[in-house]
Amino acid sequence: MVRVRFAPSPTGLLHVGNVRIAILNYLFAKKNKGKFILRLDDTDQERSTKESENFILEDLKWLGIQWDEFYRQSENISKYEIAANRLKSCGRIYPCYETKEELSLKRKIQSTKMAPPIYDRAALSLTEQEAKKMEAAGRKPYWRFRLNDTQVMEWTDLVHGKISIPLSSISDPILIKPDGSFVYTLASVVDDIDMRITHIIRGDDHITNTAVQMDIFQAIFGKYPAFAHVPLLSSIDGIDVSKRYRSPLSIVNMRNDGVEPRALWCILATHGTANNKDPADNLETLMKKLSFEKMSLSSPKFNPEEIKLLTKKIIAEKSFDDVKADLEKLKLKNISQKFWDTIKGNLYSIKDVVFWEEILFDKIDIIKEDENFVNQMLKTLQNPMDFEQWIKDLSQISGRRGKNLFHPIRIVLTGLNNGPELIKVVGLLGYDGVKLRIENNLKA
RNA sequence: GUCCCCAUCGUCUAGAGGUCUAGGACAUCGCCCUUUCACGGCGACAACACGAGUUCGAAUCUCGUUGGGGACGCCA
Repeated sequence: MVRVRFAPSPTGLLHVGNVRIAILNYLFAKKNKGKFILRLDDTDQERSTKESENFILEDLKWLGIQWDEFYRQSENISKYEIAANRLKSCGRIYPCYETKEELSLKRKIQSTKMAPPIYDRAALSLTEQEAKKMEAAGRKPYWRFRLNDTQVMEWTDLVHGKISIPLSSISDPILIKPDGSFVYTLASVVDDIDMRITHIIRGDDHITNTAVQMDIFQAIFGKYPAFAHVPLLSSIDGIDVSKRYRSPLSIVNMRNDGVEPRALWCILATHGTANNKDPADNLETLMKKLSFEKMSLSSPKFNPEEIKLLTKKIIAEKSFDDVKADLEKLKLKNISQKFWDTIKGNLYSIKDVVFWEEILFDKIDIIKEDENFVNQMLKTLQNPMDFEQWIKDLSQISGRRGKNLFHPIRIVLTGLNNGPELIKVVGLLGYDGVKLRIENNLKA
């Protein structure tokens, strides 16, 4: 049974990068008829916030990602204690006393010496007396995992294929902080074992972590799950894809901007693959298309404009019934089937409805048109009006055809260069509306 | 600096030694359709980072260079 987890830390907002990983995990679980587990990695009590947690849950619900199981790391601390004790008893973790300043100094020296920036394990050779002295001086120990530094960690990554990293090139990771709290590196492994995770699907930025965590997996469990490291989205035009706060690419932002969740699914599930981004794709087709093996290995540049474009296409396909509920939320007065059918092809976001409601029912920016022509518009106007007839008459009297004929009408009636089909616009404005706008244009 | 990963049109990519005058999709531009916006149809533009090697033959294999991304936290 496939079991995967999405494990965000509630220290900021979800963004396209995060959510892409969530979607990939979800799709993989569904494809294999497995379980999708949501786990909030909130071991860092100082940074984790309830507010951020709420945003994450709402974002996932908005996307339609349903989790089969839910956990918080802050509720699993007793399990980490058991694991830590086991590691202590077999000597795989050891106490250290260096301060952050001392460590950063060591790193600086190593850097100038061109030596690898690795903890020198000085604490390992501390005598019991020296350790006691430290503690007497008020220093509290924190604990490092002793990596098996003779080993070269090797695994067959679902995306990359063979990856190998010598553990000798990595620092012994700190697992327990001086206050006794546990660091993600340990907590995550313990939970993944406890939750019987079969596949860890995460970003490329975790590759080094994986080497470390595999060693920890081995130490406490004897085996480890399969890994898929997905190349990170890279930015285009200097927009930081993974900025945690106030990112223009945060999901909260997109929700508020009226982005279609399905646009996000189509793009994020297929970006970095040979699959085309098709607005018609649903969960089923995306599931079928998913293949880690076929995923490209270089980090794809991500262009947020694509979201807008796909959103537009998806909205244009929607029926009035599909959007009724969304439209009601916007609290507009003039919502009707006719109105929707008129404007639906011109929306980049469902919120653009507000704009078109104003244009079609309220007021426009008047752009002065050729007075002679506008007078002809008024003269040929009949009540009750017949659009086709009106255009015919107007064409005859003015000698205009095609764009020359329609564009000025569009300008007079909407104040815009483009928009919905004019026959529909006129249908909504009615005789009085059309007449009023023509007169206003003459007055201006 | 140390370690890891990567390199084909503007963007996402196909391509596993000859079928590549390098294919598709999005974007852009043009034409057609519609006496208008859009949709749709057709078409155009546009790429193998560089240098050596291996080979009869290299986008494809090897090495190097350059360039990009990531990791190196008492974050996750």
